[in-house]
Amino acid sequence: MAENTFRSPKGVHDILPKDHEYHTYIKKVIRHRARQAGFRRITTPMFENTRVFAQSIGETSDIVSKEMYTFADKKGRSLTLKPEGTAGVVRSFIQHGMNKLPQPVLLYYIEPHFRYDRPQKGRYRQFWQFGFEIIGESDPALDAQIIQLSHKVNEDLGIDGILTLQLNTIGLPESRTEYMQVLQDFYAGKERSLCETCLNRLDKNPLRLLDCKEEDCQILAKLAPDMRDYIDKESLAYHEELLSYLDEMEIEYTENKKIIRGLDYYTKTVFEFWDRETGAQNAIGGGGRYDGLIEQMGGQNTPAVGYAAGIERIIANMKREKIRVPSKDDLHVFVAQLGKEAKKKCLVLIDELREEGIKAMGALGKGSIGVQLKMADKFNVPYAILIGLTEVREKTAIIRDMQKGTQETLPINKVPARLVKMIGENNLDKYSPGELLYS
RNA sequence: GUGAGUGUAGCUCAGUUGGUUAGAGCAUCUGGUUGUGGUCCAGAGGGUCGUGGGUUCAAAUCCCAUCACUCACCCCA
Repeated sequence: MAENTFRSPKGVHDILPKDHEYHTYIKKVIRHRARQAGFRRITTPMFENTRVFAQSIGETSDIVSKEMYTFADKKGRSLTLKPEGTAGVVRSFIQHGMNKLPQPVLLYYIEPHFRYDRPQKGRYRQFWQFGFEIIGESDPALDAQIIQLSHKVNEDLGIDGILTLQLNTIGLPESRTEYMQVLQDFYAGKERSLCETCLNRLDKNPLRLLDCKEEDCQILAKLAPDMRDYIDKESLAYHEELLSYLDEMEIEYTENKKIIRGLDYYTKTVFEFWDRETGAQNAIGGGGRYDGLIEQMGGQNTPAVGYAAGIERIIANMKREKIRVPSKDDLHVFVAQLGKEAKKKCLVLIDELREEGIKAMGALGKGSIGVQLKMADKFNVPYAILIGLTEVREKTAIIRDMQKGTQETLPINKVPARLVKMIGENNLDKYSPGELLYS
């Protein structure tokens, strides 16, 4: 690529038509499952005041401390491209007084998100994420429902079999604070055995030390006091209840005490879906309960639970498992014509075909029948329509079966109905705008 | 942010110890065939070898820098 040509910026990519088949399909599954469960779609702005994220996700989190696209607008306001979905949804919940709606409020979103991170497979600076949030009620059954819904989506997309559900409880913030103190006390005097990053983390986020991959740190982590011994009784009971619901629904899970999540707002339940083979490196989604967040952001004390997953990662997994999605983009028919009069007839005919839900394309430029049929072949259509001088004169058209190579001539006004029959009602791309309601 | 690997046509890749005008397959376009596609045949277009600099009589090839991609760490979607 020469110097004077443009390339997309580092870490972002075009979604080309082929990949859109995946995106379209996945979004369809999400919308379908969300609607079935009573969720309603919400779209929050692509950027928020920086404080929305800084306050909710936590100043010391990786996201806020080094991965945000933050910029000043012309009036010097600090704005940030959204790095995750929950903070914006919560801001919107508070701003629009959704606590006055019947509780709980069930919301879902499908949107691009932005993080300044070193690109890798399944890790981009702009990525599509979808999420579900249940706000306004606290009950293990709701956590179970969020997990069930996520699980259902994975199932529909054919990747459920390659994922494991990793589950943990991190308790209420107070008990976590106590445990963090216990951890700091435990590590006091052992600093020499810790790696550099852990030394930095010890002060602000000691929970992370348990997760470190360095050998020496791991040895220490194994000796460290168990978080479960310090978690409040209420959270432990809550967790047990959740487990019993998951058992009832026959959803498999792995209890993983190392799951603590990188966002500060979680309480009690946290979970991630991991790739069975590559583990945490390839988490396709995760979530948990965030009972304190709404109040912390200036709303009333409101419990909530949510889940979010990355669409590009799901696609990567689907491709690895050789899962394909049906293409809705394939054309049904190609209309070839010869001569100016035929072209007129074709323009009208193509419109009629499309009204019937037949995906039709014509070579309305010049070209011999041969060239046009070649195009029809390239576009891989099952049928072609041929209209030449003779057909115009006789008010007919030829329908050609591209696979068999057979043809039939029939009156041009009978063509749409005939094609509908050949293609099959179920395969049509019907669009019915006649659904508008007027009051 | 740290470490490693890779950059040659739209795609997949050859290109020897540095040596004339940088190649192949696929794809694209044209013609053989101005009323019938797929196969076949003939031909064409498309590259300042990622970019910039250096070494050399001579660089796709060696050196340095830079950018991008990939992988690992980190973290997560």
